[in-house]
Amino acid sequence: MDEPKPTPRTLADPSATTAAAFVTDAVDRGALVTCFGRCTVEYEGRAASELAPGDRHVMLKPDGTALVHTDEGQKPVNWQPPGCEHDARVGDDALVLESTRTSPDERLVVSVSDVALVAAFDPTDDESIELVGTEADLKRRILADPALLEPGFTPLATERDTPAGAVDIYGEDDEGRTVVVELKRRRVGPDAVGQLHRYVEALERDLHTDAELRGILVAPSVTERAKALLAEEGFEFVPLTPREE
Amino acid sequence: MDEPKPTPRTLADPSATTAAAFVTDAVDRGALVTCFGRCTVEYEGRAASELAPGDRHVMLKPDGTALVHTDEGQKPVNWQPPGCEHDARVGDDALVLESTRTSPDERLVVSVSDVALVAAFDPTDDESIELVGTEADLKRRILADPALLEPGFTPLATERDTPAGAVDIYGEDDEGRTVVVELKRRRVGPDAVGQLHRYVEALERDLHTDAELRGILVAPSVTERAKALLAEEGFEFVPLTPREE
DNA sequence: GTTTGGATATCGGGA
DNA sequence: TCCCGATGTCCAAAC
Repeated sequence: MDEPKPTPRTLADPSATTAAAFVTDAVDRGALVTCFGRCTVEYEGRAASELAPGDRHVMLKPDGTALVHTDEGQKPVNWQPPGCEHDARVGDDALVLESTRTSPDERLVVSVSDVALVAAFDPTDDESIELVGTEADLKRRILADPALLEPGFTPLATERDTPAGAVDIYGEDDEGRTVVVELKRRRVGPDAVGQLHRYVEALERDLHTDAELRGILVAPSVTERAKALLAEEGFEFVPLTPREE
Repeated sequence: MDEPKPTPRTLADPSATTAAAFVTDAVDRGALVTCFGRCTVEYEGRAASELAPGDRHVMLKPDGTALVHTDEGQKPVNWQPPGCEHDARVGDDALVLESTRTSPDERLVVSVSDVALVAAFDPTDDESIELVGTEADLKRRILADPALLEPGFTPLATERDTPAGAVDIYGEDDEGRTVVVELKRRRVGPDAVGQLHRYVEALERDLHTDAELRGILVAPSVTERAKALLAEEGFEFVPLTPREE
């Protein structure tokens, strides 16, 4: 036998009844279901929303995820996170797709008045993605070559805990002064300076030290406002990217 | 004539050559294209990633968005934001879907070795979504009834600009003291306290005032760590949700 | 379970 | 365009 192939099943322009039976069966089988057609969408939960009729693409995943996509944008216009229960039925001459969950109580209802296509797939995907260029990579770069931060820098700990949260890298400069390092994989704004500020303050209290700690922000670049805040707080900036140039 | 219906076209188990021609034509027409099958995915841009063969669902939108979904999770495993150019071709006996953009330079390549189904839709969707329960709703609640914050509170401005960013609500209490209000639509952690801290500091400098400003965080609830930080900084907390209970 | 902070975050508004 | 903060953020790791 050949290597197993995904087995799609599709229905074009089905009636609401036919489509509901098809989707119910597919969801029960643990298939990934897609549906395209004219529909309205209601959501009620952490927030609430309504969407007037339009052509959209609906995806129901076997893990309980529901996604409603329009022809624009990267984010679904409505969705439901993993862990929901999917249900398909006929209501008011339309195919009604409902995904619900508890804690928090949330409900997504898609009412498809004109079903253009429904399709069901049985996907198998055991592979996991390998991603590089993250903040973890930036940390590894510095730990592998601490001089990238500055000559004489010695890392003492990573993820050192403080009352304000964990410090990315904690170490010492060549004169024995304590250094708090905050890492960001991309250009930083004022929020990152606030974060560094919290850590330095917390660590100064934690260490009962009179000596002032050095705070260093490491990122590819920094906005003007963040640069001004850094200067005000007496912090430093070291330009560095997560990946070797 | 009937009201226009979405016009799907599909191909089940096509050859790579047939599928490439189909997708090229559909993309040129401005259609929304989906493809399900066994594929590998490469991404290179802000970060970089590789994904070994598995069954996935690919969506190409007419606005240049590309999404690759597995059977799990709400987020696509790989994607490309709006504004990309889609291209379909045959390479190495596979259907190759490539979405690229510049500034930043990014490239997503999906190589589908077994195409189970390709489908094309011509969606029309002029409707926009109505969402309630946002931070803007929380602001409207307080401005409509300032006593919700505290008796005697008088809002003076919203989005008041400071060197550290815009303050959500800026006002005065019943004793004439300046009040800085930061709003959050949901339970808040330490980051929100840091944000409030930045605004209060910036405004104190901006106003050249000796009097201490009051900082108030408004949210449905607050974490323990954030509560401790609030106390340390001398800030206050007012529990309030974006929607009436 | 909650909390915390990263993310190829995405998205919209404003300058 | 960049900058900035909200998001039904999502998500995983730590606790």
